[in-house]
Amino acid sequence: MSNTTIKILAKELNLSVASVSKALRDSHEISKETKEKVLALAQKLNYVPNPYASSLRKRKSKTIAVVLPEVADSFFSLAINGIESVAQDKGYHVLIYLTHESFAREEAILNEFKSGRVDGILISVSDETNTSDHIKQVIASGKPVVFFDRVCDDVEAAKITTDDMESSYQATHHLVMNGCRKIAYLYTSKNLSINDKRMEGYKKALSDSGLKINEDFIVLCEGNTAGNFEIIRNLLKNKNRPDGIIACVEKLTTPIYLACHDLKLAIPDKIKVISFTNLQAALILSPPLTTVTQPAFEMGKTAAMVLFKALEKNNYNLKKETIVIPSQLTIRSTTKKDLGV
Amino acid sequence: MSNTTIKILAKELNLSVASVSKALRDSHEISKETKEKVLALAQKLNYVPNPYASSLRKRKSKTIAVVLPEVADSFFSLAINGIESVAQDKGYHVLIYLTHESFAREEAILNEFKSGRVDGILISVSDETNTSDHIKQVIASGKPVVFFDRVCDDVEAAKITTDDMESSYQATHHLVMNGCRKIAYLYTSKNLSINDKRMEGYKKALSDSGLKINEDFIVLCEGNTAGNFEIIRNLLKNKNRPDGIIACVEKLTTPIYLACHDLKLAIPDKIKVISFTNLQAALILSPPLTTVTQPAFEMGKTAAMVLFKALEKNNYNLKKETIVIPSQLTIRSTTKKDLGV
DNA sequence: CTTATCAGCGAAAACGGTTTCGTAAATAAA
DNA sequence: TTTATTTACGAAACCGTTTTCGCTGATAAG
Repeated sequence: MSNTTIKILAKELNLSVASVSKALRDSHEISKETKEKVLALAQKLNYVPNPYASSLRKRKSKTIAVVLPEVADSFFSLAINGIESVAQDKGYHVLIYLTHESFAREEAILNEFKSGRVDGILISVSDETNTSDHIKQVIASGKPVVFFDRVCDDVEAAKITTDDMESSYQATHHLVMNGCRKIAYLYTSKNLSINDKRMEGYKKALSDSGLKINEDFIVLCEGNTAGNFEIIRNLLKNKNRPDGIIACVEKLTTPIYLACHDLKLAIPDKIKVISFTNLQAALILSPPLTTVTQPAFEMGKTAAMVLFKALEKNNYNLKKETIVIPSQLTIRSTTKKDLGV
Repeated sequence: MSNTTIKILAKELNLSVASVSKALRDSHEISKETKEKVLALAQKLNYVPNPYASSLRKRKSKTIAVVLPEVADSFFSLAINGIESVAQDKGYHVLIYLTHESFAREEAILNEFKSGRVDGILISVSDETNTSDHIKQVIASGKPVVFFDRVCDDVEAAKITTDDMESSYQATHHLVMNGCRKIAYLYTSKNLSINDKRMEGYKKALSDSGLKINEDFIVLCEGNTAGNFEIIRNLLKNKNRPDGIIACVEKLTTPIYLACHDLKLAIPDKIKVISFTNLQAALILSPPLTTVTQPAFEMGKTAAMVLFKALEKNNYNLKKETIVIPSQLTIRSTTKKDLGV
């Protein structure tokens, strides 16, 4: 119950609150002896400064916000670890907000940030987000914003992404090199720029290989595994089915495996699979999954570091910084070349 | 940049700050017309109240803390979703802190909570935690604390757990029923009560089945997958190797599969495996993994709900509440009974 | 010896809300 | 008409800290 305040310390020591405050902040205006006395009593009474009083006065909250679609995905789990590690290092606190892929929520959350609650924002936008006024407003209110992974192209702010286009190109190319001619591309959102880029890489790789793009093989999936299972199953039970699949979202992996198993389509003999995922379990799947893994932890970490650069210096024009951290294609059994074609 | 304050609204409307404040909070002391005027201007100037000023005066932060070991695990990812969903519902903000399994960090983090930064705490303790003074002090300072999953037995507070003992008993029993006689138990921490309970269930199931407990089969693993691979490999390459494994932590799954594969030990023919995990990918592993899945989302959600019950009423003695949400044993191929023994 | 400098501290004004209490006018009760 | 009550608002204290500025006494410089 004992909420020790500076006032209490001051009274106890026959000092003014001003002096106590300065002593605690190790000001040169205070003599060594008084500082020691103050520190000792603070220790003894277990004094913990009220952060909100301090924030109010200093107009700094020592807090950042992380707004994410969800933490279901292993990408965001790892990203949070990266972010938190540097925040804790810098003595900052991190507020977490989930949009659940809803633009309305994202808007409401961002609107709050115009107050002084946070000093800066790390955001990966929802897949419903196709306008960005809410973000621009926050930036206009003076808060630095750093995008990571899912960005808004039309907002001028720091952006930490991975090489979505290139890695998708490589993945597609890898399938082509291993014999695929009819490659399907599975995705879950029309809005995300990240998706545009991956699809662009996919299409470009096909074109560069002289393969034509079949729009029937570009299929939009949805939220739940059961529904996706049906969608994928329908795609694969077709006579003219694809001989390769690229899943650009982690959660599509399970329904793909299930659908192939259900249809008795052997991976990789009948169909080859690549998934964008950070699941460690990829290498113990049956068969082990060829993956494009994003540098999730690194992305979170550098996003946070860029944000802190903006927070620590008053040099706000650092904000146009754009960092691309490459993803990695890890080749395993699901894309193994057929020996006897 | 425009940080609209109540003072600005007041001046603009020729009202006192008191009246504006009351109007915004829809006080009965203010006439309908003035309220409308105030609301309109607030809207127009995009007024967002400063939360810290409000927190300072009201001595409420509308913020809770969630302190976790890590979010690497899918359990905690799901739990965060559960927590955040109810917090957002109640209009609360959630600060997230990771201890990285370090007691020192946990202590430092908890110590901060004696200030008014948060109104309540949700915690799953680090595996180094074997004293609980830091938690008791926070409770003594008047903040409600709710444990979830990993609890401190000697602290009087609300606790949301799963039936670790029973589910472990069932898992072990399931292995016994399917023919295992030499069952190994793999764990990663000596301290956690959650682990004691799981081990207790394991031992009890063995005893009840008339099997003797072999201490060599109770093996302590560590943090990284590579090291665990070696440990498990050593266990399994033994002449007198186990014919069943229970992994009480998700991250042990991968090294188990790898070690078995490396030693060409067929699962489930040569060795059967059960893992405590929430990985959705369990059903597409090779072979599909029998799991004990914890109700992660539910646990997070009810932990938050219990906390809010304490926050909303002044009835603090609700705090001795203990809720156990059962885990689920999902039987898949890794424990399939041998047909021809 | 006089004046500038400096070390060490305190008074008080912020920061932006909330809340208590008082008060004037309007209305209702007597 | 007088008194009581209600309505609608304002003044000011307050939450706990930070920060500016001023003050005193001591020391250094001239």
